[in-house]
Amino acid sequence: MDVATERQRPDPGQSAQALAHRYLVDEIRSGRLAGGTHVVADKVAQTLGVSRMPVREAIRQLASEGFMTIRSNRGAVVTSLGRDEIAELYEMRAVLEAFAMRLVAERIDRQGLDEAEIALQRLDRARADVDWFITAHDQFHDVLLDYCPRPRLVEEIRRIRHATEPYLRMTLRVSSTAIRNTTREHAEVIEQIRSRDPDVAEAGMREHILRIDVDELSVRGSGKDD
Amino acid sequence: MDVATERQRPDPGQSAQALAHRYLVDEIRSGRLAGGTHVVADKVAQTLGVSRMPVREAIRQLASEGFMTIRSNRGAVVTSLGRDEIAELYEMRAVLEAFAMRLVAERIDRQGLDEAEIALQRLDRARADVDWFITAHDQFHDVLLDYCPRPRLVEEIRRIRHATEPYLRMTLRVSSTAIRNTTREHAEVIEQIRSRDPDVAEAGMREHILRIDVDELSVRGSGKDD
DNA sequence: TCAAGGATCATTGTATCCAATCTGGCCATG
DNA sequence: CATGGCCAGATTGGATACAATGATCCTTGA
Repeated sequence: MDVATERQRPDPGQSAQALAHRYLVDEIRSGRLAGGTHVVADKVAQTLGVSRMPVREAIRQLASEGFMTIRSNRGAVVTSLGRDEIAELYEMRAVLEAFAMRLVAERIDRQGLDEAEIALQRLDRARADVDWFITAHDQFHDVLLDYCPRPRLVEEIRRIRHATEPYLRMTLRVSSTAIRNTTREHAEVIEQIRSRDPDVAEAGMREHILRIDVDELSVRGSGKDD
Repeated sequence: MDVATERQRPDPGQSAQALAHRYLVDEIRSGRLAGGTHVVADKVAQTLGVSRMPVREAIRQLASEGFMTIRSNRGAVVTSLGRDEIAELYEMRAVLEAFAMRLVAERIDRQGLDEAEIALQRLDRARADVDWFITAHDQFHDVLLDYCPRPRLVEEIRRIRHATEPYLRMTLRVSSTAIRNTTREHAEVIEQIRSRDPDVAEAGMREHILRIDVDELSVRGSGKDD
């Protein structure tokens, strides 16, 4: 119980498939792997120093998470979302996260509201840098979701948020419209939750998420298929 | 050309992994593979006459779809949901499918409403047999979802419905409470959609799905882990 | 010049093989 | 009699090997 704590394994406590999964999610979310890119399992395998098999499994998992699309016998491509698909994902997130806020409004305490305010300030200060902004924005929503007692619901909301992240990232790089009213809008969300009225909280978050201008998000979303 | 080789046909148009996936989904949804059952990849592989690899991939995919749970180095078990998890899934489906009905109410035409009425009659006639009932019930909801112009949303709703199917099936076998008011409740759903009022349609479907008695559903849901 | 057809190559899908890990039972020891 | 370590079988995770499919490009004939 003293010596065996750390092994000599190349990936401590991390299976090869988990490594590949995290690596690919990271690449896709960050935009380094653009939508439509053909992902060759062997290349990824060599990059990570593992064999093709765990990469294949990771790709399959990514496919059922919506990040990639598998075409039979013709490999996997990074899912490239068109305008309508982005809109649909935002709509789904709006519905789910709004419902989550209904539950949050009933549970959140003083400390939670304070955390949200702090996250809001961080978000305000992060408006200049895209990466920083996205991180802060995720944190803001996550702070509230921490008070939602529905783990699967929260997981699904995060999954959708991550799936749309590359498009948000692209947009923020060329247009700051979306950032302009951010602070006020998120402050409204806090206020609506503070009201403790479930209907207000749900309606508020739904509107907040749907307020996104999808046409801006989808500027480069489609038409770039391999 | 027959007995010597058991694997004669390459399953035209069907990859081994897709075969394994469909097989396992079928086993799980039907309840033949009970929650908590330890699924050994090699056994499944031999049953299907393929190797262990495509089965592994199918299992991995099933895991990210929620049907199975993978424990590192200790294999995969059929996901066994407890009362709270079942309730959460029903809640999520309620929220999503209710929103879908909002869109359906705005789009459905005379023909769609007629189809729903027919499905309702089928549902009524199917109340005696569990399998028949579940099929008819799925069909009823699917008829309405056909008029929802959001493919991913519909897919997610179906996924959740399938994930909870074994528990519904178990319940229906021992208790007919859930079946008793089915016809009236589903008739109400149709009426609410017929009103063409999105708010009414959404609120109606939410209530319809949440009206399920989760405690009945979870009778044998947990505690059976191997 | 250009289109059709086939050879070649890259990549995927599947099978088999090996190492690492877990499980359970057996035996020694206190 | 209880406890703990150790060995054996079973099972998983991963790597390599092989077959099959699709893509590419080059030849060849009009």
